Amino acid sequence: MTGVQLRAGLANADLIAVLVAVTDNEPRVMTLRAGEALPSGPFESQHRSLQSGLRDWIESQTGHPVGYLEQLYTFADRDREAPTEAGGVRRISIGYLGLVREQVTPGTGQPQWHGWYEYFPWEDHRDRRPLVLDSITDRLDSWAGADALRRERVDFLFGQNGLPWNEDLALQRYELMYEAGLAESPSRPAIERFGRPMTGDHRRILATGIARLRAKIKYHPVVFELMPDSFTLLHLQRTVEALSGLRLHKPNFRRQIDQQELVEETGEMSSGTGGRPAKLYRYRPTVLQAQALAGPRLPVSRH
Amino acid sequence: MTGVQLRAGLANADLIAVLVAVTDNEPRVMTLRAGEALPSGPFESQHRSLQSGLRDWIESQTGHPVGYLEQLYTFADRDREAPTEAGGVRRISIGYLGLVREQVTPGTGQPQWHGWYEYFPWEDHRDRRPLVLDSITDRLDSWAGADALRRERVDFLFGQNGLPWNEDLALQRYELMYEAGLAESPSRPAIERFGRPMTGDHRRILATGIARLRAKIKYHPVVFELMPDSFTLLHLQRTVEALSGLRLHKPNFRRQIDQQELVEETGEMSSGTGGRPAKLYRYRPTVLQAQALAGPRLPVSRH
DNA sequence: TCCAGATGTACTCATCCAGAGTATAAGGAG
DNA sequence: CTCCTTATACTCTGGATGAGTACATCTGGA
Repeated sequence: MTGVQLRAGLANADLIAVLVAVTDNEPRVMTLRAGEALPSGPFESQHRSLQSGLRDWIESQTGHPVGYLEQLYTFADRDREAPTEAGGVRRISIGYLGLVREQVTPGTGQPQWHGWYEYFPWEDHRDRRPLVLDSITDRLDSWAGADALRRERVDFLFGQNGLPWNEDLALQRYELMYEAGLAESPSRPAIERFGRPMTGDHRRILATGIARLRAKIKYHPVVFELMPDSFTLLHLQRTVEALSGLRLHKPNFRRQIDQQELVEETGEMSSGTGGRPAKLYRYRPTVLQAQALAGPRLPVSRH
Repeated sequence: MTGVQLRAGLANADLIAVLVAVTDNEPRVMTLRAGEALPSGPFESQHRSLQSGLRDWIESQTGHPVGYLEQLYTFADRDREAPTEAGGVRRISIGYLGLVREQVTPGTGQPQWHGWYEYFPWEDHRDRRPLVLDSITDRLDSWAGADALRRERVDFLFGQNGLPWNEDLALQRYELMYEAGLAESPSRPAIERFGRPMTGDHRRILATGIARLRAKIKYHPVVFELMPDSFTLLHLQRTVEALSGLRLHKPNFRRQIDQQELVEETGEMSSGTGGRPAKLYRYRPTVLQAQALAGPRLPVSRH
């Protein structure tokens, strides 16, 4: 590393996938070992890129094509697994986020889908502010003690003291809880109250995926990768709500959707689930929208 | 991979850093081998995380602390290096983006700083639309031929046919040029016109860093990591302009800065570089802002 | 049959912010 | 003293966003 010299290390490498679907207005992730682990697999394959290899594998597992696949993060800290195996070989995992269409049945094979709020119950604010949050902030407050910096972080991340709840901060919330000893730790009983645990750092990887997806749906039309071919606007809204863990304002949501011209009517109507039948829509992909959309802008001078 | 089984592969791994500084209103990257390569180094170290190991190394190389360090992407395609070494071992590199304070002298040692627009001359739109763009779009148009999809991509990425130039798409532009054979390729002479080449896929990695940084400065106050302790508002603006490759509207830029309350006056004035002396400001970091800022919002229902 | 409840759809209104332009203040150079 | 450059403070306008209201159209049950 000094100077020009390249000295490459050998590493133990694999892929880990956060595979998301939304069924019955509930976001779900594909898991193994009765919900304890995220699917992971070997690094080597005949494919040119990791991405295409992973894509193939997922399709063979779920029977559905992967609509969207994105590299999340590469996890390589020394203490990822509880007992680090001896020797200088570091274990690294490249995490991916994948979106698949809604599944009718969870599949007959090994992989199972679990609602992601089982792992992060405090992240679901659709009905009400979840009750667990009180226990959590209690614990965090005593962890913070007199440390002003810690207090500020807690307030900011968990929407205390008049600060708003920000759904994008899921990862940072989990990391803070981990730091404060509320997540994975030796003392089992108290833990179950704060969401279902997973092996190793899989829960952190899942949190990374959730945070990324929540941020992404705001400026990139990826939600449609989770929708069936035709859907009602409410169905679409419920899906976004499921992912973000928030309730949205219906008229405004509709206005946004149609002024972005992302969907078009199929001409059919839904066979009502209760009230008045709704128009069915389909996604209208465009090259332009597919790549980038809106987002905050710099105050560019035009001329 | 089938079922629960984990099968990990061994891989050849290293780190690659895109280290950015802004000097004299020019964004620069740290390079080795006379500007041909990005600095890269071994994977293994005694540090718990890659991040902290890399941080140490950079500080030893530049003599300055790294203000901001972020994982960029993990590059692992089979054809990264021209002649793939035989055997099943895939070469992977974890790319990082680092920001360091402005350098007075480029350093006496091996590493050199090069303006990043040497590598991407078509990305600098501060003075005028760069002239190279004409040659590029000519070549791309003939590459697209009658293919409507290709045409649309070219128009969108390069701001043709009335579409606006979008500075964030630097990576996608480079990838399109690569796909069309305008970037790295056997035929040297024509290439030099389209920016200085680098070894392997280093130029792509650099493009990734540029694109990420350009996107980031819009919703996260990372520019300040590139600024000296005190600075004028115009200096700050010039730095943002250097990174984004755009000219900004001065009054609006100032308005944005002060309504975000990111800076405070030091009380001193600049010893004028020409016109009226300007107030000096310093960055005012806050926990709140440090973590997340503004950004597009979902139409949340509040009550 | 008709009403209650649920859903779908179309408006209005106020506020805020971003893009754009203009005007004035305060220094240096000739 | 005048011109040039930079700094700083306003104004104006349009569009997007948050919030609320009104009305349409179905199902199911009293």
